[in-house]
Amino acid sequence: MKELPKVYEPQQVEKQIYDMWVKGGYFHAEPNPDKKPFTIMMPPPNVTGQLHLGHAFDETIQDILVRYKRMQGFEALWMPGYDHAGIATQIKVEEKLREQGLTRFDLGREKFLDKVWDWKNQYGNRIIEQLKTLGCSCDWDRLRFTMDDTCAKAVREVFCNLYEKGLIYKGKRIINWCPTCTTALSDAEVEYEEKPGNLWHIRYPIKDSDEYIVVATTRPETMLGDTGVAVNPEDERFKHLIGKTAILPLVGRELPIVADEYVELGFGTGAVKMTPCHDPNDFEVGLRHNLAQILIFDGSAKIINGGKYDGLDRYEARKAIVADLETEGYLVKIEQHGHNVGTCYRCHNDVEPLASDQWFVKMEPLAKEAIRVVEEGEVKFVPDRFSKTYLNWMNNVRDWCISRQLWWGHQIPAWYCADCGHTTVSREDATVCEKCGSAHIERDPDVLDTWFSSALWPFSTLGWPEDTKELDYFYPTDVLVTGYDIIFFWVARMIFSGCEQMKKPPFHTVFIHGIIRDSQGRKMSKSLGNGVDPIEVINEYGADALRFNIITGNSPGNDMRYFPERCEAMRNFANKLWNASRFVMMNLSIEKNELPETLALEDKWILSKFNRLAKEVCDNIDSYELGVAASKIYDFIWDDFCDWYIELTKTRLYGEDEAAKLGAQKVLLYVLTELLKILHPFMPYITEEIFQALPHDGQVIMTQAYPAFKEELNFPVEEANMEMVMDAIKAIRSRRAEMNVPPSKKAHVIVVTEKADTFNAGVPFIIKQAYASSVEVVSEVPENIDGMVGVVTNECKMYMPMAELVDIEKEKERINKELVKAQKELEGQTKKLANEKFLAKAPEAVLQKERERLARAEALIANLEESLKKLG
RNA sequence: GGGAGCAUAGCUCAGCUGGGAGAGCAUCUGCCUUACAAGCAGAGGGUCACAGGUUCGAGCCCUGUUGUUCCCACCA
Repeated sequence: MKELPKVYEPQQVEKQIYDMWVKGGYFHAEPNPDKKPFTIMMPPPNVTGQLHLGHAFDETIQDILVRYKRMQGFEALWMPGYDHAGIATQIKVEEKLREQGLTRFDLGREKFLDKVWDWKNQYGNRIIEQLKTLGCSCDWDRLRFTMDDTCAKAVREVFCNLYEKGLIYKGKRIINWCPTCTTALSDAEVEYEEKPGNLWHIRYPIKDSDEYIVVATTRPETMLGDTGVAVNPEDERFKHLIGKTAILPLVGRELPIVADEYVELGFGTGAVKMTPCHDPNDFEVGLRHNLAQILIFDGSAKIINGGKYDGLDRYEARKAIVADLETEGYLVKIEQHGHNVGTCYRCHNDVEPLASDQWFVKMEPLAKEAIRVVEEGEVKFVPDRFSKTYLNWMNNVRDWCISRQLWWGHQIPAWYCADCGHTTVSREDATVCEKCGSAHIERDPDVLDTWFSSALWPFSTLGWPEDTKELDYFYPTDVLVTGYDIIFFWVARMIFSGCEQMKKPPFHTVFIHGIIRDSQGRKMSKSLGNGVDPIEVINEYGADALRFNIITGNSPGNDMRYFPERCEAMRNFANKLWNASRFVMMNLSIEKNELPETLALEDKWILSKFNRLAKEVCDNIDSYELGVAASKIYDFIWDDFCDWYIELTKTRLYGEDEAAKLGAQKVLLYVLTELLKILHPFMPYITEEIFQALPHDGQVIMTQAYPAFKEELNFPVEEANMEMVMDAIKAIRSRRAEMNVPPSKKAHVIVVTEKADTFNAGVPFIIKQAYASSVEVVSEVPENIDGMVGVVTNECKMYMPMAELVDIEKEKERINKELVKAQKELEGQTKKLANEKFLAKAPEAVLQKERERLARAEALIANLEESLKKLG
């Protein structure tokens, strides 16, 4: 047994403990027919990312679940990995190039990709190392990357598979274009922000007439792409104009005036300019009425096909066009009008809707099964309300734009034939056109949406499309843990991908958590500079304290605020456990962890209480109430074990009875060890460190059996008896504190009770914990108790000769106050028990309780009145 | 426009299927009691947002109101 320092210093132990675990191979999982599998796929963090508190939260939850299941005897696999994060990573490398005055085009695709791989190799390990400091028990032997060969093969297989089924197609649609990242985005990648704006009313003259029609727009610059004007067919104001032609101001283009239901009566001017290439609705209307398509933005949102405005960026163009409209008298009025603007979720610049040729996944057939598995409970969301979020999205999902105009990512396996125009989609790199055999083919330069590869994560990491033993054993996985912010990006896509490719959903439970905000409730962000670096927190307080901080005090699915002070409290808790362990070790003369043959009252009390704790904690974890489980363990260790049980054992440990001394040691060691085990998933480091210092079986705590309810350690009677004595002790302490009696001033205590046996067994505790000089247990109130201080609990009355310390007036006041309270209680109980409906309908157990309360109140009142009488 | 969350002690939050309002921090009082002052013992502090309803009984269930946060859709 090694000597433990007085204060727990996590910095000294965490690294060594982690290395020991890794060296021992305890994180590794293998298909094992003798065990049931339990699998969690880690949401792969961005390869160039750094650990933030959100990760810490997410990973801590997963680590708790995995460690718990591992201790329960499951073959527990926590599959780690990282994501190539197409846009994010490419932007970073491009930024670096820009510092050298270069763009990716200067290097060319191949050299640029070399640079990105260099970057990945340089920074990819950083977040992995950070995950390790947090204590994550991932199977690092299986570390995967969304761009590695296995994943690439899976991506290729799925793409071809869906293409062959007609579920992937290429087509011209309005997509979201980020002019800064110069790529298409999916709908999910657009974040809408409410921004102030205007509604410009513009007069469009009618050809060969003095009339004009006024349109309203929030984007006047898009008029350069107008190819029509639409009105509602029922709108009396414009019926006579349908079929006529309007003239586009500044440009002079002729615009057919068409009737379409899409135009809402009563909004704006009732007439809408149609810009088919830059608005999804206009695009649809344009198709219905054969309107021309004129693209007016290039990839950087600079004007093209716009005559004299060519080359201006979209904001400059707006100013110029509004000014010109004004000058030429076309501007009728400007109205203030706030509206939602779509922004890129990566760079937060405004996205530009524009018509473009892109690859899409046809969602409707895939969504059908993905909806069914959730509706029928094959996949459950925790908390359940998120299944509504999911279903709502899935029911309205539109086709998924999966092509990105980037270089970093999985390049689309499609080759275009220059001779016959055929598209060859192939699992192997194509060299000739599959239709005409021409070698004049060129590969699509675009790559796939990063989330396309993440969607396959639950099976691609296990070796799919190969038929591996891992896939067979670990798929489907069990629980997916993630924040509500990526349900659409990732969870939804994993579910339909798993259903489609594997014919089984990828997991049975999706455990959704909230996000961690700063102490003022704001989102943590780089721009606010309010982020908290978990590594710094770990360095200061230890990983265990950080883990405990973020796992307690929040409920599933809800956001939480981060307070550094709470880390301090949790560090104090770790230190408390540390010192309790030191105490146990200092008093230990045994080398084997076993319970003694005879158990004392207090032993049975703590064992019985622990037994219930074990049951409750397992129940809580099984229902994903990790915070509740953690705080129950916290309370038990601090209150029951440290503040009570350890104190209670001191009478035996410091006594003369060798057998009793040994008994106390054994129970202390046993309970402490069980507490370490039950706490281990939450605070892995300190529990392992202490476990190693204690006499123990097995190599490490992390593979010990998790505590469970044991019938033979269930002692409800002794538990209740012990608590009677504890109540008595608490009552005396409270009275003494009120009278400001220092612990050094001991007093004789007379206990009047019908439970003499119980209280006799408790005498040593009353002496030590309630500062008694001696204790006398009797069944009748003695004659000469005048001038003594009385204390009442549910099971006994106690008297102490300390009347000289009492301020009579203050005491009267106190008793009167208590009397009022008791009488109120009595009144309430009497009324309750006189209620016939209550008597008829409430369950017997409740009635019993209420009757006891009534009796107690009566007894208390009698006592208080008696005391009051004595005071005169 | 649709949907969801939240509203409980000074602060931040728990409170699981309805049965005597809890924790951490903060405050106050007393203790260096041989594991721990990062500690021990005690105390104060709440109309559980508001208004109705269901029930013998509501912080919890139902309806509505207010405030607040978020998600989705989107009207040019």
